[in-house]
Amino acid sequence: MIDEIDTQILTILQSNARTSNADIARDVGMAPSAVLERVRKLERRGVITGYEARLNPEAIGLGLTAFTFVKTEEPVGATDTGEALSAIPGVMEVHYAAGSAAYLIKVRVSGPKALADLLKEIGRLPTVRDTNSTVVLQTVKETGIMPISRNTAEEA
Amino acid sequence: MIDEIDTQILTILQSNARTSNADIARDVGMAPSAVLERVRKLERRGVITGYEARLNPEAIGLGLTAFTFVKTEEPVGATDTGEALSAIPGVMEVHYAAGSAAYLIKVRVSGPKALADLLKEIGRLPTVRDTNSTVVLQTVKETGIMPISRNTAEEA
DNA sequence: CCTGAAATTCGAGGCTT
DNA sequence: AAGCCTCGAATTTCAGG
Repeated sequence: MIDEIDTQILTILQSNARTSNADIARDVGMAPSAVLERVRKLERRGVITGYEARLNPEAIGLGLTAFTFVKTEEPVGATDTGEALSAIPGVMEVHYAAGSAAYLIKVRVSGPKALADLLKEIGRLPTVRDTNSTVVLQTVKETGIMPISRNTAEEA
Repeated sequence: MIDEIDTQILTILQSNARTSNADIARDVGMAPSAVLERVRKLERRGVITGYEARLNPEAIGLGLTAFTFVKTEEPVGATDTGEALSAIPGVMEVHYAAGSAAYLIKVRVSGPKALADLLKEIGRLPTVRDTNSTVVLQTVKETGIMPISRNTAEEA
């Protein structure tokens, strides 16, 4: 169960994972150690799965983002292709999609040349039939911060 | 410029944004304060754009992920539709896509009913012509952690 | 969930290049 | 000037109540 205070803590940590316990404690009206205890519990329960520093992709030479549908001919339930795609550097997300028996992947690369190389690499996977890419021209919003609505959350 | 030590620091902070400076210092062979100084500089230069706690979407009642192409009929260069989409709760990413004058958005909702509601809301935007959604059945990989290759990085 | 002690943070100031 | 180090007060975090 996620109560009102957990919700506040999660909201704060989503927008700044390095917020001090003292600051959180002030906002929620508790002692810092109690906040820490709740955070640890949320981690153990798998509600918080990690803390990531978010980087500016362009600053590290990854100026091109693309989404690619990868159509496969593997038996349903097989995950080999998904694992193989996940292992390729620059592949940020791999989702198995309803509908067209395909994976939808999000990739970040340095530019068009690198994207071509990556697509060629994917095309060499034995189970891959073809790919269909959408190149991103401009990213308006990109966040991992999720809206938290208390009532929809898990039961014990 | 991002040197070898910055690369190490960024790699560590990407996989765990709450790693203590003392721990990082041990790994890179420097004093904690020097690590802190480098981190602050990376923040000021915009290489590190933030720190996010990553949550398990299912734990907060967001069990359904989908990607939706939103076809618009707004003039090129306009960003109104993108802003409107960004403001909708559950919309995590909004990218303007090459090719079909469309936005590609990533959404998280509680289930099919919520997705239908969200698509209806999008359909009501005056500039939106139609939408085309791909529902995610299974997510194999989902990370914001980017591979860092020193040589491709920015110059001064 | 709160008190108290050990570890850590992060500023100021000094040293080396 | 730039970068790293040492030191010390404030904070984090762990143990115990």
